[in-house]
Amino acid sequence: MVARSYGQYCGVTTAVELIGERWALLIVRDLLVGPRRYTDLKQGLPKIPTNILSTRLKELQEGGVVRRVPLLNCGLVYELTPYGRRLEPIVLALGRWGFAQMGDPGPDDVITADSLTMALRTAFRPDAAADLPPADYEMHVGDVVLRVQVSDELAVTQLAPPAPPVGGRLPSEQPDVVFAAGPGIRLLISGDVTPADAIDREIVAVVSGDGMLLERFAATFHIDPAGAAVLPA
Amino acid sequence: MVARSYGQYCGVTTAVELIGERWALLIVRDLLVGPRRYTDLKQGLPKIPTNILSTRLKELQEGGVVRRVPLLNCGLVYELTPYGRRLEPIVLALGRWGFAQMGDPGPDDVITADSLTMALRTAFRPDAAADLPPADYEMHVGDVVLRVQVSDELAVTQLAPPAPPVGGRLPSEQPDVVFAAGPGIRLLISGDVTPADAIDREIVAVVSGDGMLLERFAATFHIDPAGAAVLPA
DNA sequence: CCGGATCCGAATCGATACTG
DNA sequence: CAGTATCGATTCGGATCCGG
Repeated sequence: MVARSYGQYCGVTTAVELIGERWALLIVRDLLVGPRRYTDLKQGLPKIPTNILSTRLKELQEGGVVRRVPLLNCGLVYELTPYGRRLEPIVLALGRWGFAQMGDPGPDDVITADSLTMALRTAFRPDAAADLPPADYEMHVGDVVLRVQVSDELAVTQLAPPAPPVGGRLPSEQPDVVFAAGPGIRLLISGDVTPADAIDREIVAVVSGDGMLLERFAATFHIDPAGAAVLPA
Repeated sequence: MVARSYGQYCGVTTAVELIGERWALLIVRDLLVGPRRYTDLKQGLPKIPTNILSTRLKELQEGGVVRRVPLLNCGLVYELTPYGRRLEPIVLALGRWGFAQMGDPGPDDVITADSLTMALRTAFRPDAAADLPPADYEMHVGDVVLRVQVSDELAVTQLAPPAPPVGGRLPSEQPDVVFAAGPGIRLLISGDVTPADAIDREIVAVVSGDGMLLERFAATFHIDPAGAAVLPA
């Protein structure tokens, strides 16, 4: 199972032979969030054929990008090797680059927990976060619920969508604000709409907590699409 | 001719739909060196089928990455749009990442002028160059001849391989050193061999000029295979 | 020579079904 | 849960051909 060669002796070519096959970089994207089981990956990439996932994981292992780690009595997970983890800045930069060209979602497009987590990492501005007080958000997008905790660092945790634990949460565990968003949240990230506008236009809806914190959110997570090519009609 | 969708609403996914198809990023790599005609691209990517090159160029145009520019009475060239040019740090980072995994060249692997030029940009260390006196190299690798001029900036020019102009060059046009190298030059870039070793082991051969300048070359062009993939902000 | 378009066999991908 | 097996649909690769 040798990768089809491009016939060139070059670092870029080598890289593309390692992670350039269809679906490979999206597998890497999800593994950058954390180790994942086969089934998790399949769920996070709903349209990937199972045989392709299987093949890619083998190729990525051969390439030294991914490692297969058995768990005690608990199945196994795939995780990035240190070499694979060095792709993080590249994947984030690609996410930033692609963001500028994102239009509206297609009718069948989904937003997954891992892709949204990486999108937040893509948009995170540590310098802005350092100048602002810490904040603790709970973000709902489609079926995905993320707890986004910002201090100097960014910590994103995936929460189970269903009912909160009976008895409610302790105050110290409560996020400062809970909000729900649609795909239009892209416009908040790009700065095309202000948080106030976003609420007016129902791009985001504050479920509970202090809605003013959306200002802080927009300052902390931002991608400037400047320089994006306008597609010819 | 719509790109096969991955079914996700995500920046990384969008990016991969734009430049993730086979050969696409190598076309971008060559266009990062400069505008190229269809025939130049075909020569620089010897193994690309002509129909694939044609298809990719159309897709890259649709994606706003590449632009088709007619020249006055001289055919036409393809060039990156400003948006496409924003891929440069990503392609360089990928080259650095792939470099760490490069083994020996396959029997049919070639080194092209554009890929070598990008490899030099990949390995270029501006901070090291700033601390050293300017240098002017002429580098032969296979059939490729590059003039590599380092001051604060890096300038690489492709030279015609055949006979030098009759009467020789003027002294002011002469490079400080002319050297020939094989694929083993990778070991010089990675620091696995010293310049002196490289000469001893016939990885490089000094054709004319001051061979000691290879020390400066090795200090200016370096990729640490263990180093983090550094993406400039 | 430049800038492709066309045709066709080979390899890959995608969807579904099936298994230890 | 973690994949294999199968098979039609698509794409890729190699070669040829064509108008300027």
